[in-house]
Amino acid sequence: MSAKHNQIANHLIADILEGSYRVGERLPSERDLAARFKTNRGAVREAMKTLQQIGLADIQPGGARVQERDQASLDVIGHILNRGDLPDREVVDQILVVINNLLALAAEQAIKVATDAELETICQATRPLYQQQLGLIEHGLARINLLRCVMQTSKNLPLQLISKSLFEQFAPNMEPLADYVQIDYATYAEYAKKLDNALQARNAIAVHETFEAFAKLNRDSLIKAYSAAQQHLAPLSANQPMEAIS
Amino acid sequence: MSAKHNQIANHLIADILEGSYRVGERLPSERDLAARFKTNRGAVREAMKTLQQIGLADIQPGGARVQERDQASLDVIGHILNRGDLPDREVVDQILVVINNLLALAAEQAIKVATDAELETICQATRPLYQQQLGLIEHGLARINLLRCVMQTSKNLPLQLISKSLFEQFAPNMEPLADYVQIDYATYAEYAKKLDNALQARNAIAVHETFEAFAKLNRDSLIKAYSAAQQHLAPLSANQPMEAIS
DNA sequence: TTCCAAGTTCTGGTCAGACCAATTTGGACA
DNA sequence: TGTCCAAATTGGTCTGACCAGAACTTGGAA
Repeated sequence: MSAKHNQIANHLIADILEGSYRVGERLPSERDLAARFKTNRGAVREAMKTLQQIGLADIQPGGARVQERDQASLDVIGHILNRGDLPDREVVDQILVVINNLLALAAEQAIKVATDAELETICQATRPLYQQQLGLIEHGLARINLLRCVMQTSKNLPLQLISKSLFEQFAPNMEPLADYVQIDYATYAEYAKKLDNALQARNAIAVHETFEAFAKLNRDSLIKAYSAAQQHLAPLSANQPMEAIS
Repeated sequence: MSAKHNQIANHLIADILEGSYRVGERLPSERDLAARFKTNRGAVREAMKTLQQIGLADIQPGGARVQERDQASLDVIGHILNRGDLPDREVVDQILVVINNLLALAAEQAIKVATDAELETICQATRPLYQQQLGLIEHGLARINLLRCVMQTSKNLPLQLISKSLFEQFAPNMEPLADYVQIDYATYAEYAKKLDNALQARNAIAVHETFEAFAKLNRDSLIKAYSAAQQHLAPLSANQPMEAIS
């Protein structure tokens, strides 16, 4: 499906994150990799450039070396989450902490700088969450839309870019958990209404508290989803003890 | 100095940020650009890949198109700050808001998860700021070291990556302002001591307040620096009314 | 035996030219 | 006027070659 250089890049990224290469160790040369993957050097070269962009490899004349994970770019997150049957729970927790914090900050900024009309667009985004009966998917979309509105209204470019990057790497990798997520619609509705009121009153403290409450809700939901998913996957992994070999 | 494809990329990035190309508009073809910059297509191609990575261009078979700035990657920030004599003040302000918020979050996390020994390493990083007489440069390094320590001790990978990326784009572009920055060493020392105590007591609220105070200090310092810099640059721009033409 | 310097090999960086597949474009046709 | 098809254009891929600098090997000097 995807281009050859992407396959190579993903393979190498997986290898590095797996620990197949020690930090600081030299990766095989582009010519070696080209032979190993039975392709031309150009494709390997493009793959290596991807690795460098992600920050997992430091390419220099003389050889490419593996870099520390915490020296990488924010773009590694997606690849880290992508490993294994379920995304790494600890990293997911950390992302939730960060996203929630950024969201609260964005709301704080929005209250500070937005016009009444702009604030109203956020409030409108809260309404579906407590005025309508939403399905699982619609509820998710409404939440995402609320997030998007808050970020946009904050008018803080770095904040927008960080949230976008983080979210775009986060969301698709939560797919394996989606089937196990139970949403507490009632509590969500309650908080959404509180948020609506707090925003209209430009009450920064109340808004902040509401986002804290949302965060706790999401966190609990996630914990339950992990438990459910792990129970379902445990017997499966007994029938399929080995990963796909090819 | 830098490679040819980097020159091309920087040129194109500057053009796009300058507004020479409208959003959605098609960029010249790789072959056109190659002819225009008097180089081969490979170099242009690498440059275009950089643009795509930064998120300023959407490259597809049929043509590359300019993307919205807020659809870009976090890596645009550095390029945005790089334009003009002084970095864009509004964006700098926004970055300070975000960095300070992330720093406070990191400290909060550190208090929550770190061992006493780990917390102590942060405290040690605060000491030079109030126990020693530091020069301008040493003071800056000490502040950076404190930031690094807090981030590391938070043990939150996304948080570390975001801060690193943001800071690495931010710091070098503040260079033009460096000569105009006045540091209030006494107040810094006072806050640093408070931070030290608050950390040792694991008093999250006090820590948060201290970081707020630091933020205010940095913000004031920056405002003054901008004023001073603009006064110095104003007469210069009268002698050099036009930007470099070539 | 140790250490350093010169030479060789290997590495990534760059370049040129060609072909392919998808898109875009423009004109012919209904 | 609208539709459709073919030609031109675009990015994507591949090949093969050469270069400058890094890394390694080897030999000799201390």
